[in-house]
This record gives sequence, structure tokens and C-alpha cells, in this order.
Amino acid sequence: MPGHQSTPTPPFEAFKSYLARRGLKSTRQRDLIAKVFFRTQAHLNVDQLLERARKLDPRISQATVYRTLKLLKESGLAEERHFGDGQARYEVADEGNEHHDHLICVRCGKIVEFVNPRIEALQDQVAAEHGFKVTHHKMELYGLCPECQQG
Amino acid sequence: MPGHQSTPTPPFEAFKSYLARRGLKSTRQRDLIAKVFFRTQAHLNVDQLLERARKLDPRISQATVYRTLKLLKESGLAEERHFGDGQARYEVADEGNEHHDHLICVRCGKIVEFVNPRIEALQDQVAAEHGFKVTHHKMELYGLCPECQQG
DNA sequence: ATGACTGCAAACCATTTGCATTGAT
DNA sequence: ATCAATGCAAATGGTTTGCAGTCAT
Repeated sequence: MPGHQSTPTPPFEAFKSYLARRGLKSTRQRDLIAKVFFRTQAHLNVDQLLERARKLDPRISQATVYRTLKLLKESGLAEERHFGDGQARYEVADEGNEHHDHLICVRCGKIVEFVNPRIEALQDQVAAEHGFKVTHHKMELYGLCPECQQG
Repeated sequence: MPGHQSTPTPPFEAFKSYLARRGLKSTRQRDLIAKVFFRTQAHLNVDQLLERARKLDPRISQATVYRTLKLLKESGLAEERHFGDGQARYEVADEGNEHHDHLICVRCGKIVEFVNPRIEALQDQVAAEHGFKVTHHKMELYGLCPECQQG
């Protein structure tokens, strides 16, 4: 078993391959939405993604953005997050299985990602104490970012 | 400074006192909904609470349950949770400031509460490393409970 | 050609709200 | 008496879906 890392497939290629595998079609709209999504390193909501896609093709509809995001989720290439403002946000899924969590500024909305293996370990431990087998988890820390503290 | 614990005010009394303080009225419906809520140690959603309240008074409306829950939240006596199934759930707020988090069975929906000071400490530490001042946080571990693992 | 995909508008679903009526003080 | 609270039904807002027309294969 070779332990070396092969060059990771670019997400867009992975998406095309996912579509092909499922017998789904590549379309102008899907490709465009996926490209914009992968290129944008942020936690966009649907309307933000729609807005950006429409700059490249004004005919894109919101429904197609929703439907494409659903495919991206199913393919494992996108993750949906809910930060309590009533609308879903989407981010490119981590390569490999490195899970991360979020710091969210309650004033300006800034989102910072972090990874903390010690917390993850303690979570697994707590779950085990209750006999649970954890499949996934969610951890969000809400507060004031450095900039917003001097307000 | 006497460090002893005074007997905690029963939640229902605290609610009445909150209403009085804000110049709001005690009504048959509010009192009933609050009583049912405080008596039920569970994570009820609105319709479950409505159903239970209606067993005691069939004329209670859903709107009043929503409005009363809003007051209970504002008074700090209830906390609203979102476990990803699209509807809010409510629990009686912890006395004092002992925060707790949740284990959720993805199969049967069982919810277990837990407290882990070491995790809380690490969370504060992570936030501090990013210059954040945390106001509150959310942590949910999703997985299979012991019963559902033998399915 | 044929089935899937898109855009539109309507449907959905949890939650909120306007309004006429009822009720607490 | 007065102003808030209630119940109802309509409105809201994010998300989903039916359908007729369009497009990828």
C-alpha cells in the first residue's frame, strides 16, 4: 500500500466525474455555479453565490443554484452550515477528513475556521462515556472579533 | 458576602415576576403554557408543547405558544435549540450559568445533555488565540446512541 | 430523439404578524 | 375603561417542486 499522497483531483474535475458516475449531465449552468463556488473561499449563502454566478451569466436562476448546491453536497464536495441567521451557507469540503470548526463574530459576521485536535479527542471521549458512536459534530464559538471589540 | 445558596425561585414564579417587572399581563394561556413547559423535562418543539397545553385547555392557539416561548426566551428561562431538523426545540434554561451541550442520536432522535469543563476551557483558549471574546457557543455531537447501535 | 435540466412561479413549512375580539387590571 | 393578549388567517422568508420549454447526449 503506497502511502504517498497523489495529487488531489481539482474539485471541479471531481464534480464532473461525480456527475458522469451518476449519469447526470454537465450543463453550462451547473459548470458555472460549481466553478464560482470552488473558486470562492468564503461561506457564501445562496443569494451571494447566485449574484456571483449572474455576473458571468445573467440568466442563471436561483432554483438552479439550489439544485446544484444539493448535488455538490451529495458529492461530498460542499458542506452546508447554519450559523443561526436563518439561511444556509456553503463551503468547499475539506480534502481528506480534517474537520474544522468555526468562530463567528456576532457583530460583523466574520467567520474564522479552526482545527483543534484536543477538543476533537475530548468530544470522542465524552461520547464514548455515554455509549455514543459519533458520526459528525458541530461546534461554533460566537463572540466579538478583534476589530469589533474596539467599538 | 454569604456564599450559601438561597433556595432558587421556582421557574414559574420567576416568569410571573418577569411579566410583572415588564408590565405584562399574566393570562390563563401564558400561565398554562409556561407551567407545561417548566414541568416537561425534554426538548420540545412548538407543536409538542402546543399538544400538551391543549390537553389542559383545547382553546390554546399555536400563535400564543410562539409568543409565550418568545417571552420565556427573553426572560432567560428558556433556551432555543436547533438540531438540524428544521424546527426549533426549547429547554428550560440552566440555573446559574452552567452551560451544557448535546449528544443527539441521528436514528431515534434521543438527546443527551453533558457538561465538559475541559472542552469549555479549550474553546476559550482557541478563541483567545484568534483574539475573539466568546459570548456563547454551540456544540452538538451527532451519532448513534447505545440502543440504536444494535440495529 | 429522448430524457434530463432550466426557469418560472407556485407550493411548502416553520415562524411571525395584522386585526378584530376578548380579557386582565 | 383601557390597553394588552388571544385566535385566526394571512403574510413572510428560505427552500423545494411541478411543469412546459430547452438542452446535452
